[in-house]
Amino acid sequence: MARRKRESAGGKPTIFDVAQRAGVSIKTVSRVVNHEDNVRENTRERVLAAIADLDYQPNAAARGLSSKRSYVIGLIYENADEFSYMKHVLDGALAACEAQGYTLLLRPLTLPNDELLAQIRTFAVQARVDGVVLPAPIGDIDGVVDLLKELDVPFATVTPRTPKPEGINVFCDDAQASQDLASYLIEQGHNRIGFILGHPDHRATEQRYKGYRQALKAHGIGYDAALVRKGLFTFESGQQAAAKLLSLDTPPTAIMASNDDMAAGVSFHAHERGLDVPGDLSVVGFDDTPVASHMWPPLTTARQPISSMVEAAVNGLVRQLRGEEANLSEAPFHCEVVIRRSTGATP
Amino acid sequence: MARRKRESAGGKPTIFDVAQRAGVSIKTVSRVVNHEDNVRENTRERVLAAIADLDYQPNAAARGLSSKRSYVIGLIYENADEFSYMKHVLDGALAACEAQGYTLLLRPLTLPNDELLAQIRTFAVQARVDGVVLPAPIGDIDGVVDLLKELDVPFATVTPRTPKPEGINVFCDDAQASQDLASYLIEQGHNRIGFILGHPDHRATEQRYKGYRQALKAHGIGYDAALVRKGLFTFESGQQAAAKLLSLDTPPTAIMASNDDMAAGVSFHAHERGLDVPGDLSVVGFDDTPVASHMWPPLTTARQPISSMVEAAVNGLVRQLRGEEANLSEAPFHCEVVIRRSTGATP
DNA sequence: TTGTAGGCGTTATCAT
DNA sequence: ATGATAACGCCTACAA
Repeated sequence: MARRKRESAGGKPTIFDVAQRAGVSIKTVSRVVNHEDNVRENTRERVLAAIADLDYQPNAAARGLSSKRSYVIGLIYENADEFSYMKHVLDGALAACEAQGYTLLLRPLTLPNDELLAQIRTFAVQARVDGVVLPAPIGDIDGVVDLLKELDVPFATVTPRTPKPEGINVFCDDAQASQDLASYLIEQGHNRIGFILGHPDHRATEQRYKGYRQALKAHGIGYDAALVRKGLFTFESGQQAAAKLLSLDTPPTAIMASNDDMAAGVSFHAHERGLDVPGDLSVVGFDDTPVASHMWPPLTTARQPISSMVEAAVNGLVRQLRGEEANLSEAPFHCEVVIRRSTGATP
Repeated sequence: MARRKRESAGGKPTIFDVAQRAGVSIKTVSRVVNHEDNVRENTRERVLAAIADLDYQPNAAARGLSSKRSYVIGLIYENADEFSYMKHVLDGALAACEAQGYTLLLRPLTLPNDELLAQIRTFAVQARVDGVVLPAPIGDIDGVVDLLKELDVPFATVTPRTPKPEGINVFCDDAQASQDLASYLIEQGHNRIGFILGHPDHRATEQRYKGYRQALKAHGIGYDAALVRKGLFTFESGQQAAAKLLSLDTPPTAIMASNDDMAAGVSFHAHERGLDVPGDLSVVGFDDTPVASHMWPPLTTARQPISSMVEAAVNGLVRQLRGEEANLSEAPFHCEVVIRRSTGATP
């Protein structure tokens, strides 16, 4: 006995209802819904009309069960207190997923974390994601990319390019922006510029440092290792580094921090010390997080197009999942320098 | 001809594999997996052992297709620039969903928004979510709750309790915390305390204002309408309100803002004006966002247990979906007051 | 270009 | 307490 074709039973319309209404088979409806070829334009329109009439929505569960794909993309991220970077990541990922018909599944992780790889393995396997996006610093961590390759889970990283890029990678010109910021300070007359490195596990840390060195070199300023301090991208590490730098016999007249949080720490420490910013000390950050524009004085910094980068990553991933060319531009995304009062601008 | 039982074919183990291994029928496995009754303890253990051996994970798509439930909970939120509140919401929602075996689906919305109800309707229907969580201010908006009731989509709100509570509602003692903050200022010797209201569409706005009024009353300080200004929870609105308040003939010696962003705006404006905080002006915020501890001087504020509240909301929702009693405590969650330097503390 | 048959892995129904 | 079997709605073959 033939399968019942689910006469309009009051529930949500199914592919059978659409097929019946359009006078075609369910396969044809399926073709239209999935943008497959081999459907006459005329037929396609009839089907689309039926879909619109019935307000038909494909059932994701049925589709997933049959196709063995989940239409879910996983987003693995570091769940740090400072979340403004992740907010932009989320915005970009959600926008791209929505546009592509995918669902985003979040997987926050705490760093540092000895069980990181095990957790990622569990997530990638149990959640049955079709692919995974790895924003910095997750994609920077040793073994993560290798693990996903081993598990055969497609992935896209958003982080400065590695020497031997694997899979889909989206990145921006951190180093250039950093060089621009340093050059700006030099042009303001500074020649003793402190630099606070970021967390060593973030690849951006090297890039931003590189830009600083390049600016010094381009302007013929000698490098002084005493002016470079380690940091961890946290407010507190910025405070501590500033304390060291400002205690030097010849303290710097400007400090570049590798991100805004540390720059806020620098500014905070300068205030505690009774110094005026920018009168006694210019301060520069990186990322243009909300604190940069809300602190006093507001912070000169650089803005990455994070949302766009993540969107590009998701789009590339989805194209790959569809068997198309990932087709990513090889050029880095561009960072924008934002000049504010912490370096003397008086808007 | 009987359906093939999917001999271990190399793919992921299915319920048939587990049944075979445990020597029971698939229905029994299903019972164990879903914590149903009518399974002998002995049998249950055999099944659990088989599940562990095979590392079996139920297929969500198949389960969803069959049960007509999606095991997805939607989170509808305002996608504002200031995201620290939402970060805690996310943390709580993800934790609860993970614990309950649900998936979280995000739906950011932009406010204000004329198409809000239409967007929510589309989301609730198309996404086939089993239930929806509405953190403030979404649950505060007229018609949202009514719409979900009309659509018959279970929901939980996280926002100050309404006079006639509907569905699941989780809230905290904003008003009490606000009163505590104001009392603290009064005890510090302030008797002209400016107050900046929050966005009128947030129910918390009333609560925080109420606490301010109560503190004045409790200390026998007369109410002066000139000391109360409207705000929108934004940094800029805080700046503007501060400008008005500090231009009064007899300006306040302390300003309470209904959130940290506005308080940051107040502090910022005070600096622009050459005033010392807290020397010339004490400043108080609400929410204990990251900026509160990173700005100079750090901000006295109050901290809501947002993650816990959202966790409770999701847990209540899931219990309702399971047909159990929502079983929510009727007591509000407690806010903690955090004293910092912006009101004269010198830690 | 279009259609038919057969599963995908689970839950639900109704026996036993 | 346990099991056989029919949906669930769609996609992937393979036909026509």
